[in-house]
Amino acid sequence: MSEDLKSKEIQPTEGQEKSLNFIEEIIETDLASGKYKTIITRFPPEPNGYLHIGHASSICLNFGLTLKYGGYTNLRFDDTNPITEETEYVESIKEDVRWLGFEWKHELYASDYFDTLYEYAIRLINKGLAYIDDSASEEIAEQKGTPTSVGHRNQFAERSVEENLRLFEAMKDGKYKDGEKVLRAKIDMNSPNMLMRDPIIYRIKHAHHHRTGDKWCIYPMYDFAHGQSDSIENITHSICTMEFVPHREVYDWLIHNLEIFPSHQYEFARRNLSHTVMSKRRLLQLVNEGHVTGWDDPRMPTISGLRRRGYTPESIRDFANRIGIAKRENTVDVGLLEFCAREHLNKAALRRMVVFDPLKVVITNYAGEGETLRAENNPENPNGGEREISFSNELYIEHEDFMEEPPKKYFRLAPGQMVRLKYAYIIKCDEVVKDNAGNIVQLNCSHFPESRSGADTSGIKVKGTLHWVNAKDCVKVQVNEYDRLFGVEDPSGSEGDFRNYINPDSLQVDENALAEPALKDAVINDRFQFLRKGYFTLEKDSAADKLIFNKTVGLKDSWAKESKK
RNA sequence: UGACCCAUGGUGUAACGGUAGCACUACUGAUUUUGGUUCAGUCAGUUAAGGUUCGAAUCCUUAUGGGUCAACCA
Repeated sequence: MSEDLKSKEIQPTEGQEKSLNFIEEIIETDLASGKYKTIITRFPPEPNGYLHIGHASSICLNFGLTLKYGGYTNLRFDDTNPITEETEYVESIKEDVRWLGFEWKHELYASDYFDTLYEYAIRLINKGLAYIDDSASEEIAEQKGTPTSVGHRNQFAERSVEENLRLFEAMKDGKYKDGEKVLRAKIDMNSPNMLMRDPIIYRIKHAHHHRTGDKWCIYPMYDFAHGQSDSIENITHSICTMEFVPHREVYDWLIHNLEIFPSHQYEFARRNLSHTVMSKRRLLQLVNEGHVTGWDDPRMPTISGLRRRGYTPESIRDFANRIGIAKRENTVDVGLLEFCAREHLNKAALRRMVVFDPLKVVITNYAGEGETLRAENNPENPNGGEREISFSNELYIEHEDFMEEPPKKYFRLAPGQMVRLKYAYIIKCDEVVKDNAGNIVQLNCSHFPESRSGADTSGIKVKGTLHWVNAKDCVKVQVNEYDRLFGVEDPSGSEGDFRNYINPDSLQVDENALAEPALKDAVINDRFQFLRKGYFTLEKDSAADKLIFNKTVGLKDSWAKESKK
């Protein structure tokens, strides 16, 4: 990563007092009361998919809290289901967290605690608080009742401690087939909370686990693993999303009856982003059905996708801070994410000139062989330095920067109209050259020698400044312009299938763009602002003889709005 | 016809019984060798009805709206 990008954290609220979110308030209360001396949080992904922008929010929250209040954050993989979890995901998750700029204290796995968890289960059985149930899955579901009617226990709940102990051990020893028996906590079949109706806490799965291999054929359920893992790690504030609110009762019950360290669970509403989908199922569908090229397709809301798209960790952290956390349903406009990208990139990105749809310009009164001009790398950064660019009598400008019959307020080139070429001269369009089909193929212009940038004595004032490249040394590059993947705000909540709302123009490839030669030196993670176009980064599949750039986000374009009026 | 969670401008988030604020968006204008940036400004909000109180976005009740819960998923 270049030096420019290692800028300090963006402080949107610098100089003001930022009010606390509800979790920070809880933490400050706990710290003030002496309940805890130090704060420990955890980020607990299940390694069965790639992380997305919603996870980024959670990561920033959990790590941000311990950075702010002291303490540390663990990375704990919630790997209690061997069927769906893979090492590949573990690696991508670690890469994403690191890329976002956070360091975990311990890399842990729920599977690290399988022995302890097994002991905990025995502890529960000994207290008469857990039993082996031989019922089939459907029977158990049926006996649980419904949200509006209570459940009832079956005869297996009456088994003795000794029998339960013996059966549980047999379960562990692989004496039974998948689904033949389960271990259930004995809580309350009349509870209005379905999760309290004797939840299953251990099930049989003769499956290979990505870490413990074939050591176990019984695996704890989420409810019997998560809270205990928190407790084992002395997590003080266990933060999760709102759908786990009903689980808190189980979480607390288990901690209380196991008599272990009392971690506490706090819930916030997951952040939804407009114009995209976030569920693992839908994301997977997009990948599998080829609507995108992979999990890291630049149009995906995954962290790897955003990274490939050119988003910086700083911009994503800034985004997470700005949207904050709360308990209510929300849909954050993707426009805010884009704003955060521009905000950082404006300060960090090197300015370069690239013409996407070239139109040849010949400077008819330019006599010399050519000359070298100075161009600043970033007007927002005084230390950004300059580069040299070459000028000659043959240039290319953007086709859309010329109109034969311009509307009012069109500040660009038109017959008889003058514009400045950025870092160079003011030119005037004298003649339009067309081919037989009537297409404009060339502009003959004259320049004003005394109007050179930095030494302008011409006194001419122009309204427009254009980017351009020198025909003599420009390089052909490919540009991938990405737009929102979905045309509607909430594809999942809209009528019919979410795939109906896929934006057919979410990717526009331009293989014939012309770039100034400095771009030949671009490397991965470089960020550029292509003047008047937007922010771009080098695509990972780019090669020396075929440079490819991905558009991160466009510049604000008030002319686009104006011209639509 | 249950339980639980939630409700502040278009969006996100503050105000902790005492002036409804901030950011994004949108719109004006100024500056500008990027129609970018920057700067100044404008529009715009407490779901509803009762109650408590000198005073309610905040506390209470009810209604309404939204979300979650009946996986051997997490």
